[in-house]
Amino acid sequence: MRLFYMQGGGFLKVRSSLVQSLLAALGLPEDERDLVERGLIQPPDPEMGDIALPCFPFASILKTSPHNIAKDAASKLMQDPFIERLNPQGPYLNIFLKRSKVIPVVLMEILEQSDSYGRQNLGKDEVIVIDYSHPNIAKPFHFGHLRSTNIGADLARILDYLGYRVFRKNYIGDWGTQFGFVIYAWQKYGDEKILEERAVDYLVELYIRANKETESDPKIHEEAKSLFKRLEEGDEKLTALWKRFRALSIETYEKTYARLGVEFDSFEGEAAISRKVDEVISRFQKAGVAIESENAIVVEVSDVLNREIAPCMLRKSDGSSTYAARDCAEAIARWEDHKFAANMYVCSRQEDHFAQVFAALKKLARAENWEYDWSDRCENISFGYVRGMSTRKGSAVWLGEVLEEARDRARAVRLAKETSNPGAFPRLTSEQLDRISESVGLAALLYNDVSASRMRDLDFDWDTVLRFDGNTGPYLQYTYARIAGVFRKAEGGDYSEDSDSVERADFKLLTTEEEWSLVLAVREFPKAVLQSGRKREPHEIAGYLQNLAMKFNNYYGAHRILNVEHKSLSKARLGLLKAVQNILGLGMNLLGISALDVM
RNA sequence: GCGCCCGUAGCUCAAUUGGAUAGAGCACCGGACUUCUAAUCCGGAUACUGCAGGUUCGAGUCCUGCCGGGCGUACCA
Repeated sequence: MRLFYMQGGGFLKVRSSLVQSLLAALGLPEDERDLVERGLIQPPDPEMGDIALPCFPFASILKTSPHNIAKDAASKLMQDPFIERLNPQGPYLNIFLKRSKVIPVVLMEILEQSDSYGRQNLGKDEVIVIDYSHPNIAKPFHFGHLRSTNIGADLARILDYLGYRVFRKNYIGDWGTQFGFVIYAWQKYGDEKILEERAVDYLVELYIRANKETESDPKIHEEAKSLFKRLEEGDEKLTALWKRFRALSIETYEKTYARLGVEFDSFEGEAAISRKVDEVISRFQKAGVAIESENAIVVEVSDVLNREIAPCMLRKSDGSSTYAARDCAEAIARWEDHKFAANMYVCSRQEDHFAQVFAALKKLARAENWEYDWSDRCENISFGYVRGMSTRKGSAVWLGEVLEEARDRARAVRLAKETSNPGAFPRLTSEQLDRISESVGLAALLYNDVSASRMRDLDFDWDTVLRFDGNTGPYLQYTYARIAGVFRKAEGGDYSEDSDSVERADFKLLTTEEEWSLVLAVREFPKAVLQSGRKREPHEIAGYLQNLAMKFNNYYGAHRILNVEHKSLSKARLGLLKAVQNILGLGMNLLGISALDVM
């Protein structure tokens, strides 16, 4: 953790200098570095200072009052090159930074490091396995699945940025009784032509149809179960059918993923692991962890979890294995393959299930006396429920549908703006309009998912999900495109030279409050990424970017960039814009939102 | 019954993990485009942070008990 602050660069020059000076001024040993580092906050009012250190935590160490600590440290702190003035207020040590010194240093860091600004080595190249999206073949890929897919993809990118080697796993639901239903309906109604045309959508229909029939004829349930059993036993014809269904489904999913900009390293799902399940179950039994109960094989976990909870069932009374057993086997395989620093399941509403699985593994670890109990590294990244989309009532909104609607609305908005405000927007070819509409619509959707912290429930509502102004993805895109527009103008005008050599600008010329506030904001980016990764919370980045974009638009409205009194001032402002644009682009990229030069 | 999550402005959400005067966006009202993209900006009103206790220098945040909502509760995955 300390490593990344020390590795030069980063937020880094200013911050590490400051922390060093503070340690000395407070008379604290190097060990307390983290306490100081993490204690730094932004004062509620910029009038108070640029950075503040509440001194309460040091009172017990230094054996004097926070008030005295702040006052005392203030008198010893002047020698830091980045400090302008100190303003101790009671227990708070408020610091005003020397803007003329800080601004060039911060902006140069960003411009030099560009694409890698904020990249950190928190992970030290350790592996994180992250399991997300995991659609259930034969069940519809509806809007609700977007959350797991999106949150998982975001976290994967964020953790990668923090220096982990991320293994993206799409543990698809390609095994289980639902296949019995699909096969049953296929044998009864299957139509080759429709299958080729509509692929997975058709399989879903078959599944729903078989399910409906079960309501009036319970025998179908038995039929489906026995079909699945035959599949499990390796029936050749059924296996061939299953392989085909699976391949078709993955093909369809991959199209959707490509559209969303989401990637995976593996699509191996439940079917792949099911071969190892029996072995794992007997391992649980041999270790004395799993017991027989009501003809089933279960692991009692209420003792580990210290609460009343159903046991983790590994085998049902009819002899077939459960998905909990598959998850146990899968986790074991993941550890053997990756020796992960974390094994994450981005999955909603299954807290009990994962608690059971992790606890069962913990019991196995104890019984078998593992050298390292990695069950502690398994995490369920849960998230809120998307309301208003129950599959059973048939009111599910399919993801594809939402994507189309998003694109169409984005296009309509753009066209309306053009007519109400002619000349204000760049002309677009129809290809550009298509591409941009797709991208803006997607940005609205993806951003909506992370616009609140992940545990919050969301109501599905077209007008909420597809908003384009205010706290939205398109707002970020718009801000980025505005900056790109300025650079286009600069290159076309008297600034062609200046716009590609902004790093040689004289940043001391940036003296307005808005510029200072922007510099303070861009500097917080690495911290936001770090927090976001630690909390497994993409929303953290969304909130940060929103704030940055708001500060920029405020600046943009208050000051001109080009054609100001002195050309050198324009050049310095272009440098600031480049830095802001760079950060916006990096952050949007982490959220899977494309940065557009024109919109 | 038990477990997990959520409760903050009319609505949707923040609040640097226990820090100073609880902030944004939508909606509403009033302003700003012959010069860098008005999907924008500026100004205005709106809060007993569900309720009651407790912990301490300090609580929206932590602990306890209620109230309201969501989800789950061994043979569906």
